[in-house]
Amino acid sequence: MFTVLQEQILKRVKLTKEELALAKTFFIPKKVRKRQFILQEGEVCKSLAFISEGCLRNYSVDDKGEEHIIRFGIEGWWLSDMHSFTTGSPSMSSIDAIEDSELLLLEKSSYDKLCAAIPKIEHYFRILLENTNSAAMKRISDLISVPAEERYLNFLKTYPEITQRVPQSQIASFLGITPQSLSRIRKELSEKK
Amino acid sequence: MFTVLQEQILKRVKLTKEELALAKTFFIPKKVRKRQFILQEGEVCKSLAFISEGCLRNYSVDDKGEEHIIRFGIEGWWLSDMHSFTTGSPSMSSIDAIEDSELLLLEKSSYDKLCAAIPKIEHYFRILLENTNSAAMKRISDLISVPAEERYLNFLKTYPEITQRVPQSQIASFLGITPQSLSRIRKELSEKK
DNA sequence: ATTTACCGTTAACATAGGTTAACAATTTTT
DNA sequence: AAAAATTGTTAACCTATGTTAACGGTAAAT
Repeated sequence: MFTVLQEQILKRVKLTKEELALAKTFFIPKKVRKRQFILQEGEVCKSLAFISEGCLRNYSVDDKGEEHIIRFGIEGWWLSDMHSFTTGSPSMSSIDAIEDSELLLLEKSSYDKLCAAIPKIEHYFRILLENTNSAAMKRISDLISVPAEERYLNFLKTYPEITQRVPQSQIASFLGITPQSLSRIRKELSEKK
Repeated sequence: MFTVLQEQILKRVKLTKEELALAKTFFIPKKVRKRQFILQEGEVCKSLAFISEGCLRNYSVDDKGEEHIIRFGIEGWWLSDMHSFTTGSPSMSSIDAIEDSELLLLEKSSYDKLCAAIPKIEHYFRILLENTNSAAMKRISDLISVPAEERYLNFLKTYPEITQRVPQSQIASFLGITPQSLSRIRKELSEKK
């Protein structure tokens, strides 16, 4: 249950057995079924979700009822509505499971206590946030400067595994286009080969 | 020179006078003129830049030579190419000054040492990165789900000060549209009043 | 003072992607 | 096993934004 989490943490910081044992006590395991919510829009996001197994999505719903995928998450990744989580304000987005999943939840107070109790964990999260930040800036850069076809190709290259596990319509949404447009792009790409 | 930095840090963590004095020694002051580079594409980003005074921009240049503004930065903000900074790889973007500016540069080795030397500084950066992350996710959400006109209105509301200090063409680029499109949007908005 | 560069707007035309609707295959539910 | 839902594709038509070019006002440089 903690194998993946332990691997991820030890990738970035060296913890003693005692620190690892202590860290694990801050997490709450949770299994969710496909389509089950972890967070619903309007609720306060109380936990960071670490994904031991499965696949989640973070999305918003616009005025017309359209869903817009902000992030996917697979094994080894963390997902939350960071704004709601850090400020305690109602969340503007939702999180649910694309597959049956096993999560380790870290509530805000536990998160803060864990970082205070083990400085290397604070370090781990700083490094993690730096990386998440880099990826976000790269995504923003792509969204403002490259056409949908190229964004799709970048997605295939960067996240081949997610491509296999997630419906095309969800990928289209993540890319900021409609499923029909993605279909059109895929057709054009296959004709170019 | 350190006033703004000190304010920003003390907003998030309580440091003793000794810790503050020590922290300051890690920074390198630098003045830059309008249009002067802080980082050029292809170089390794060696420092985080804290903006004491002035305005910077982080941008990429596409195959056609078009500039795409990824981020602006004004007083109290940090700017870098985070991917290059953390990995030591050549940067995919550039940073230069939109106005004459005064910066405090924190080199990677100093950054790591400072965080190690003063745990509250590591805490400060974790919190800062959480906030930067939230803003990035909000921006991504907007880019994939709302039309340019609404993105512009959100920009005006969120960054009124930047609006006053930066040319319309730069704002258009930040929004992922052309200057002509922004002009068209502005005209339509003024006709709606 | 004059010239050059920058900034912002505007219009005509083009295009990437959106919308709508229909269809077929596959998967899920009953 | 059958029905319902999901997934993905396709086509005709529409729209938000891109492209190109021109123009005028202001600021900066000479």
